[in-house]
Amino acid sequence: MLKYALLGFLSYQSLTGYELEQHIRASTAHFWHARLSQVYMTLKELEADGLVASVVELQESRPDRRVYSLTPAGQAALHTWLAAPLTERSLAKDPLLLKVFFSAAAGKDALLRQLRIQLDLHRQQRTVYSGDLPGMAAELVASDPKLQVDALLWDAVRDFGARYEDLYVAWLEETIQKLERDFPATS
Amino acid sequence: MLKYALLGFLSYQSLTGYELEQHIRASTAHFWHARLSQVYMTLKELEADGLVASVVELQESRPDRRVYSLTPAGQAALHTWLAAPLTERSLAKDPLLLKVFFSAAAGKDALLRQLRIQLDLHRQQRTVYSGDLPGMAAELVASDPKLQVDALLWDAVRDFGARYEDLYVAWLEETIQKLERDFPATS
DNA sequence: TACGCCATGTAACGGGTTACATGATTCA
DNA sequence: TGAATCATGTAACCCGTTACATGGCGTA
Repeated sequence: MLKYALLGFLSYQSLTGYELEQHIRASTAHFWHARLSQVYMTLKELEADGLVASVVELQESRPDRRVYSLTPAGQAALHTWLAAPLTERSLAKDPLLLKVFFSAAAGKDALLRQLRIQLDLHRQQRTVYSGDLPGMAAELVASDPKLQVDALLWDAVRDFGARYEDLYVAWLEETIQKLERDFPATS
Repeated sequence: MLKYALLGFLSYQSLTGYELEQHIRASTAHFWHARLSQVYMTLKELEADGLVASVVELQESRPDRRVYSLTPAGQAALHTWLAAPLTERSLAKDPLLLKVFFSAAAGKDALLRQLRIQLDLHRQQRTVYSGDLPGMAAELVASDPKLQVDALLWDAVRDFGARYEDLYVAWLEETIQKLERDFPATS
């Protein structure tokens, strides 16, 4: 799956592994992420499959860069993937919810501590979406009007992320309240 | 992580691998799932680590069952895990959002087809939560009042799932409308 | 002086999926 | 007659994480 994310970014411009990881972190991280080491490995596999090609750019006073670009075969693979319909829901895995599910045995205090930490984290993440991300897309469109549709989709996906954090924050707040009221104090 | 889910279920009662998979499917599937084969493998590892123990029950006219139960060491491992606070957000991976992100090149029709399929799936999933799941928890509590707190948490987690599907459905509906309006027809 | 950024990678390991293999019973 | 349920497992593979290894430049 990461393969396609990389092909997707490379369909806009040629990039190094390092830059690809930064793009991921800046835009898709809330629904798809990867470690740098995995990005490098995956690029190597893509090149072995002929879907990308690389050129080394020598730099003085900085490490050399290996710049990857999409081959015609890569372009084709990307389009094939985009055209193939997903006929199932995406299945989520959330360690926090798993833990909460079994936390009756953990005791009231431990569970509430847990949830308050998460509340902090999700409140923080929510601000990421209200920041200048919408503006970033707008700028790109201004610089290249061909990207108008692309920006529309980037925005839609970013909006999903914002709503997801809203949901998470609201659920945590309400669950904390409910537990303060109804979870008997650990004796 | 699946390890702890299994320990968690076994802390209520002894179960076979087959039954454990059914429990997962019935209660935690929307935030943690596993294939049967993985359940069997993981149980074997847990037994090797001394966290569970198994007894074979011979059955006539049905395959024999291997029934697993929690050992004291398993109980301890579960409690240690429950007590350890999660200090990071759970990171999501959603293939649909990834695809949407890059779908400008896919064309209006292909994308809308895609989103409508997902809308069906998520509307269907939403009905799962409005079904008799809350009742199920209530019944268990009636049969054993000690499980009152447990049921409270099961309910909270189920509620998260319901809200998540609500969010997904709303986002899909609005995104489809937006695209019908603003995505120029593929020529 | 030490931390963060730029920039690349390898190796060991862990977790999870898919496919394969078996076989009786019950219900439509 | 064929599909679903009960019931167990193995083997190959794939994807991803963690830890290791290197090293110069800019800045606080």
